[in-house]
Amino acid sequence: MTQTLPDPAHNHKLCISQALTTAEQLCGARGVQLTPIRHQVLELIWASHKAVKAYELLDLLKPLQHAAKPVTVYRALDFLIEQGLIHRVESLNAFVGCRCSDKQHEQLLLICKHCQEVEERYAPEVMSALSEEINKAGFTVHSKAIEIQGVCTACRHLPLPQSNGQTT
Amino acid sequence: MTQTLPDPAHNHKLCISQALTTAEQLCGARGVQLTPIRHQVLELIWASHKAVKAYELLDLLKPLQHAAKPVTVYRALDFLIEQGLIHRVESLNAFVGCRCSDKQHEQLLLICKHCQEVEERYAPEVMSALSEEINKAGFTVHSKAIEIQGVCTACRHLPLPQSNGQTT
DNA sequence: AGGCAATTGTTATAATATAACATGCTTACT
DNA sequence: AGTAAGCATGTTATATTATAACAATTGCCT
Ligand SMILES: [Zn+2]
Ligand SMILES: [Zn+2]
Ligand SMILES: [Zn+2]
Ligand SMILES: [Zn+2]
Repeated sequence: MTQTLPDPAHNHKLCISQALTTAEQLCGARGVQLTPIRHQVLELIWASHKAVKAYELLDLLKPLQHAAKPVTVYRALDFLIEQGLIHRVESLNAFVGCRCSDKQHEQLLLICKHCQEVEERYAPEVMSALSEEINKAGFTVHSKAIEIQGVCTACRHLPLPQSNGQTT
Repeated sequence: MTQTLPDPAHNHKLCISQALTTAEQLCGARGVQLTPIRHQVLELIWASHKAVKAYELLDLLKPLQHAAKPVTVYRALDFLIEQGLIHRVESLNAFVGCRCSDKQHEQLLLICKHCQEVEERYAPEVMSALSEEINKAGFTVHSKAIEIQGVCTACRHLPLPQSNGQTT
């Protein structure tokens, strides 16, 4: 039930095939169309566990869809987000595959500044504390985004890529 | 110690003067310059508890600083963020005054889709659960952003502003 | 005076995202 | 068949958000 880390040595082809199969099944069950463009964009996002930018996706999509324009990608992204198949990473203006499309979306994202990989964690304790706090405030939730920037275990001992070394 | 809601009837001039005084003191103590431009941008952000966009700030700043350009605003924003005097609201590409510049930055933001006001809450239970989860993941934190989108108490009984399904 | 750091000015452009309208394609009903 | 409606996509243009690169200014230290 607990999410596993995207171990560098894991079988990522399995991640991809699982994600695509789940997406096809969910869309079928919901009566929405996972069209070729949408399927391709989802597959491109799942090429890795890194967050991907819309215009990077556009460049990758162009060879497959000659007519692809920015709006082509954004429409596919909108669809995939609506269907819960990907997450938008607000703090990066980027997108990442969702590992729990068929379960709850808890959206606790650990974002590595070094390798750009994003780990989505199922964190019921955090979420219940959060829900309680939100209730205390009398606030009605539409969506939650919890994004933690930092360095993952795999990159812990590596120097940061050249940035201004700011930390909070 | 608990944050208070930005009650619609509160004395907002007091919010502003407290924020500016705190900012001046902190910058003085840290030996950094709260220059006129930076001070003005901070004051413009504190005009309300709503999240403000950079180009809105630019329009507001221009009458005060004839030479103001986008980069003028972004530089001031960068400074204010570094000093912890404002928060960037990632999910809106906007900015809001920080109510706890001199204390811990816990950055749990409740963002009302109706009135755009942002409430910053001090939520130690959430934060400790979150820290524990992050430790479990072996992740090294640089910064956290917890952004909840929804509807605040004040707006609870009002219809949402025209989002899409406007049929009247 | 000369040098350095910090701030601001200036011009240009990059990066991200959406508006508006046209076209095609399937489905469902007449 | 005709045709209206819904949806996906194509096409063109533009809006919005953010940064790069370099010059000028200011205040301070030696
Ligand atoms: Zn994988
Ligand atoms: Zn990493
Ligand atoms: Zn106030
Ligand atoms: Zn509200």
